Formats: sequence, structure tokens, C-alpha cells
Amino acid sequence: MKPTKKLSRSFYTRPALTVARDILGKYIIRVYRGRKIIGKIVEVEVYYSAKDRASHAFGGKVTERNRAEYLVGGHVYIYLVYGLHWQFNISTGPEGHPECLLVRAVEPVQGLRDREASGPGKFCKVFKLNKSFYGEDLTESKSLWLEDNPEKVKIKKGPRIGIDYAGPHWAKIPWRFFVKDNPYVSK
DNA sequence: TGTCCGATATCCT
DNA sequence: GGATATCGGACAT
Repeated sequence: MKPTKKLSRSFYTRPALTVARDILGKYIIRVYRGRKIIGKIVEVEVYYSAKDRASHAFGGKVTERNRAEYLVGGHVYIYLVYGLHWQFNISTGPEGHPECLLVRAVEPVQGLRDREASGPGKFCKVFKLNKSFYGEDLTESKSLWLEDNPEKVKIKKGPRIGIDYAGPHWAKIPWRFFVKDNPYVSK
């Protein structure tokens, strides 16, 4: 692989649905103990606006946990579910607008075993991501950032996972984007 | 394919 | 103080 260019603010400040399609195929780089862990993003979900019943920001709610979702595009929103799994999100759009992308799976590129980064909890585990990255700026960080990849990928979309509680409308809306036929997309 | 459940931060009453 | 959560692994069916 040939990582080219670190993605800058203007990549992330576009609307979440635009960034979601564009981010597929991009590289995510984590520097951990002097080693680079690299994955290619193959699956994300969009959580968009205060109207999204599946979003932690539904109704414009702001809490100590979800405030990073409102940061200008390019910041990390990370939180724990079920007491043991971390969920890594990237804020998108302008400051003050609650929208983000949940990274659900990456394809191993460097420093990873086969399929160990498929699934949002597993991705965080192998990329060594936790609360210490809360609010981290991906355009400034020395330990976590994204790089461009000129390769074009074929994109498919479908309903988001695990949000039946949000009711039939929001549970069915196709805001999960993934690379067509890629074996590293979560099952 | 389905169900069970871990282990706890966070939100709400 | 109690309920719940953007999951994943294990094991039965």
C-alpha cells in the first residue's frame, strides 16, 4: 500500500452521508508503542441529526457522554456499551450539529491478523482505542489519523445494526454503508 | 438460527 | 439507586 495524504478538516466537515460514502476505502492509522497499525475502512454507519431516533443526540439532547458528537467534523466520539465494548465514532459536519460515523469494520493492512477488526467492538480492541481518545482531533493527533486512498471502491448500503429500539422507520433507513463483496464487513 | 450473558459507565427517576 | 446499552463469544439447536 502507499498511504498518500492525511485527511484534513475539509474532508470531515461535509454532511455525514457524504463523508460516509467517501470514507470507505480510506486508511486509518494508529501509532501504538512505536508501531503502526493500519486498516482500510470497509463499513460505517451514519448517525445524523437531532431527528435521528437511533442517535444519542436524539431531540437535541446533550450529555457528558455525547457532547463530542457535536464537535466540528474530524473529532473522536467514543463510548462504552454493555460494560465492555468500545464504539468508535468520527464527528462530521459543522460545529454544533450532532452527526457522526460509527466505524464498524476495517480490512487489515498492517499489524493486524485476519478479520480481527470486523465489528465495532473488535475494531476498538485491536486498535487500542478507549476513553483516552474522547474528543481527539484526527487532523492534529500524532497517534490516530486517516489517510487518503485513490482506489475506488464499490459501495452498498443497508439498514443499521442493533437499533430496533428506535422504531421501524429509523431501524430500516439505509444508513449503513459498506464495501461491496468485501469479506471484512461485519456479519 | 437462537438464546444467553458478561461487566460497568452512564442516564434517568 | 435502578435500568439499560450502536456487542461479541459461547454454546445449544
